[in-house]
Amino acid sequence: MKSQVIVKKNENLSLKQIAESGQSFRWKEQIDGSFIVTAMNETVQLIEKNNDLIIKGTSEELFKKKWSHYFDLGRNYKKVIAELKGRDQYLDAAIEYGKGIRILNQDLWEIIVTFIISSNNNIPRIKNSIEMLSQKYGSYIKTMNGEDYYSFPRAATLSQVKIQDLRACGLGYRDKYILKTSQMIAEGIIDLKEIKNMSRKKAKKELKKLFGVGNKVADCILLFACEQPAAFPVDTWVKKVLAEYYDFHESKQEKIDAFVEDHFGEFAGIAQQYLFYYIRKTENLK
DNA sequence: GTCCAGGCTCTTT
DNA sequence: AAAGAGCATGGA
Repeated sequence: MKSQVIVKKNENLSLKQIAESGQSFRWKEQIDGSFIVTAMNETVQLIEKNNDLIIKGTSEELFKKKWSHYFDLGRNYKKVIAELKGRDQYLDAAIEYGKGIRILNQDLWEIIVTFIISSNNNIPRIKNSIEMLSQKYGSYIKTMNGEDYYSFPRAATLSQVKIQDLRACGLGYRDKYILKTSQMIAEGIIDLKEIKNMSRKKAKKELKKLFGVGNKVADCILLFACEQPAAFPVDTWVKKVLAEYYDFHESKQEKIDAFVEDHFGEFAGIAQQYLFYYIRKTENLK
């Protein structure tokens, strides 16, 4: 069965920029520049052609149900950018440079695990760990371009895995975080459905009860999986941006929150993605 | 060999 | 409340 969906897009959707923006670790670039993406128990191929986004391997119905939301197509990024522009020169430059970035709406459980793994870690290694977890504990979905793709494993599955088997996925000392957090979710100690309905502040407090989730990871979870565009993750890169370009050196969360809300406003998290992408691109070149 | 990576937990002040 | 140590692992 062959099926695909074609969507009209504008400059505020660049597959390459989204893939390099560090929010998803399961986008695999192909030789022809397309991307094979696994999310929500599906695997699709994404192709950008002029003003079209082609999604191969899904149906019109599944597009409406899942992928449209995944790509945040309900949000007008022109309006977001208009709201963010003119606040300062550095952000303006970052937006101009990374205007094809969008915030993907990803699966909450997958994002929790992914960003626990991300702590004090590097991107290639994060990708590798998630790939191994999926291959070993996910379900086979399909083969595309000669490669097999697997869904992200469920909490109930991971909660039963032996700690040394998790360690074998390259998680390092984070193995115990993943195991304990899986158990907390599987046992219903933390209810993920409830978190999505909470205020940002309350949801963050709840998320931080999970082993391995601190301020930064909680903000990533809120931004990438809970539709909280004001959540502003502060990692080593953003810290550098704040210090060097905003002359902001506080480390207390309370002070950071106040500064971020005042300076970036309701779409602070989206601004953060532009800043993160820009600083890494201009200073790292990796 | 040392340093660092989308930090966190635990301990000590 | 705030600051510091320790943490797995691979790549630069």
